[in-house]
Amino acid sequence: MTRPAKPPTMADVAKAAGVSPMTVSRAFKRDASVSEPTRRTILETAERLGYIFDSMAAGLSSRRTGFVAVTIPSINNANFADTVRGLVENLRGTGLQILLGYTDYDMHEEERLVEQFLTRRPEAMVLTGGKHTPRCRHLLEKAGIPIIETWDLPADPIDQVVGFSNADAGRMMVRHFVERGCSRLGFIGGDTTRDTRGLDRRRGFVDGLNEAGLDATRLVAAGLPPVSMREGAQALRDLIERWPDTEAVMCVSDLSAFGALTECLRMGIAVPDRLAVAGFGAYEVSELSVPSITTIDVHAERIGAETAACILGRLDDAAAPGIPEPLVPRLLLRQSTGGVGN
Amino acid sequence: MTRPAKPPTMADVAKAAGVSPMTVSRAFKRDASVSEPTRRTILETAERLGYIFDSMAAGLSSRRTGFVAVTIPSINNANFADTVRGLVENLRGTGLQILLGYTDYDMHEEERLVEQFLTRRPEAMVLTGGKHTPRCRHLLEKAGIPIIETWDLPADPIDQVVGFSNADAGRMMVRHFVERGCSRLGFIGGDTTRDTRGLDRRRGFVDGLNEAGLDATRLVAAGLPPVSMREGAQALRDLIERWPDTEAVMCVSDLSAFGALTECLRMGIAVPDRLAVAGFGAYEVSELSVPSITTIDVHAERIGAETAACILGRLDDAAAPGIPEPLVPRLLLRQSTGGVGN
DNA sequence: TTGAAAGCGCTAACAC
DNA sequence: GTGTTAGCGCTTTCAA
Repeated sequence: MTRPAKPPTMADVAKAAGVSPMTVSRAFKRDASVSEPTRRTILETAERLGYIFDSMAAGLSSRRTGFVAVTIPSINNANFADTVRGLVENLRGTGLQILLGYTDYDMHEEERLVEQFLTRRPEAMVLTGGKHTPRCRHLLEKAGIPIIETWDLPADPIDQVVGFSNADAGRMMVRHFVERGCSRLGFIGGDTTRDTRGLDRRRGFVDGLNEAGLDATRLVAAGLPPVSMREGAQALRDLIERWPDTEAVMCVSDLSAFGALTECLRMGIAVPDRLAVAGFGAYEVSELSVPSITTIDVHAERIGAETAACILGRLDDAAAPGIPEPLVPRLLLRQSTGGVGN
Repeated sequence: MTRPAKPPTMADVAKAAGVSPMTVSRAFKRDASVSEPTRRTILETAERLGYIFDSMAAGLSSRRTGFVAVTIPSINNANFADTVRGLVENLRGTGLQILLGYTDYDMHEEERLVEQFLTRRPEAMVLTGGKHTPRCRHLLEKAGIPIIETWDLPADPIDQVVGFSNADAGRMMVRHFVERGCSRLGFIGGDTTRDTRGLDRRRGFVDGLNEAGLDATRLVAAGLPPVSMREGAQALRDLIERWPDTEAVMCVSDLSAFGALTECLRMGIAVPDRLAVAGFGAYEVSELSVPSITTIDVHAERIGAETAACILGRLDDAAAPGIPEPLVPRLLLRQSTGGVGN
């Protein structure tokens, strides 16, 4: 950590290379028109001087910061991580860089984050979910950049949406349980207004029950998000204590489903024979677990990939947005609800 | 997404509020000396005009960007996520913002990322691990900012270190197995040079075996990082096929340990009676799994917290670094190696 | 293909 | 407590 007198600037490189700063600037761009020998000289000089390009100054001048701001509810969630990976991978080589922040499933934290991000002048903004504080929504609407809401299908989108119906996922699971011959169905998680996607799944589940004429009261609150394995285990105890004859339960995510499943093992409840257990999100643990856990794959990485495509489309050509098709969640039948094989 | 003619700048706010731009600038700082009425007027005017502070321009001028660049090997790893969380939580309210990137366990990707991050003029840089390409190291050394290497104890640190000995963790587990009466011990994972921390754990494990005069050949490569549950399951099959009489196995992480454990269940291998299984990292799954998995807690979140403390200390006062004490990994005894209880 | 001039939006440093 | 001046390091724009 040697602090040299003063880090060299473009002007220093220009002087050392015997050209104007403008030529140096061009040499650092891909397409700019600089003769090949000149460019080489400049890049060599820059390297020799230890010059480091200043993106911040460049952004101030060009009004292109190269930032894409992204908010996710939790940094410790494989689903959102997959989405971010899909995004990053598809933005690679475009000069666009992610500015990542997490909201802890809190709209007010999201607002704070969005406001902070906007001061960085991002070129686009990606949000998880479609529920925001009024002020946050207002800020986003007048930000003048592409806004992409993901992981949801908001009734009144701000701009573009790359998502799927969480309610459909809940309904899909009811159908699966009913086909399997279960009629006393429970749901774990999704009780608070913080995790609106979890709430939507539960809503769809309840709707499905009502449509099938089944009891829709076996709903267990699993605490504040993030609802994980521990909460799933506790919630299963609550469920069984309250409604011992429950035949099947959907959990708001595979993590809580795994917790519930392990609690069944500890309590001596046979899965799926006495109780079928399903999750959501196609986490790795649902596949490896013994028994393996029936779940719903929401193509988390594809959400990221399509979001990247949206952004690139909009930045290249500020044309009409065009809402992409909603993604369709897919049921993965596994042992925990009577599926065969592994 | 309405794009107004031109977003207002500080000068616009100044004009509208009847003060100079400098006063507006001060009104947006915490400590600056502005009279309370003036400040209120200015903030109200700013809000009314929809003014958004430009951190990039501010950074260019003040040479304080407020960025802390952080590289982690994988974005989908609860351990690193915990470290990032510890970092973010302890940086909150300081005006410092994380610039997060992941390297995919690849030094060259790390170099690319570091170079890209440096163009953003971060005020500090946090790295996972202590192994870098020569060029990367060179860039970091002359960056003139605090550099913190984490999750490791490099022999030749660049600047500051917040880490622990991965080798000790491996040795610690050998000791545990030996105390439990096992002598035919295997290790899964950590074979490639990509995950140097995993390699160090294996090295410590092998050293421990040699010190105890035990066979140190039962090492199974689990493929390229990230080594997760699937790889752990496959590796366990390989291990048992090759050395059927193995009594205990340490896995490079809890994820591979869980995969190995579930494979034991599928293969009808009793854990821990016929084979003891241990992991590393204190992931949630190791606690909930049935049987629960013996592991090593490395205080991932504390690594982040202490890193934040380092950074704040250095930025406030560019005094001598002072290497913090290494953290001490802690063994969590669970059922999978004969621990009692849950 | 290259250069000169003029700023991008903000703040340091100094006045008053 | 507030204003003035002069940049921060780069790119836009226009000219050569």
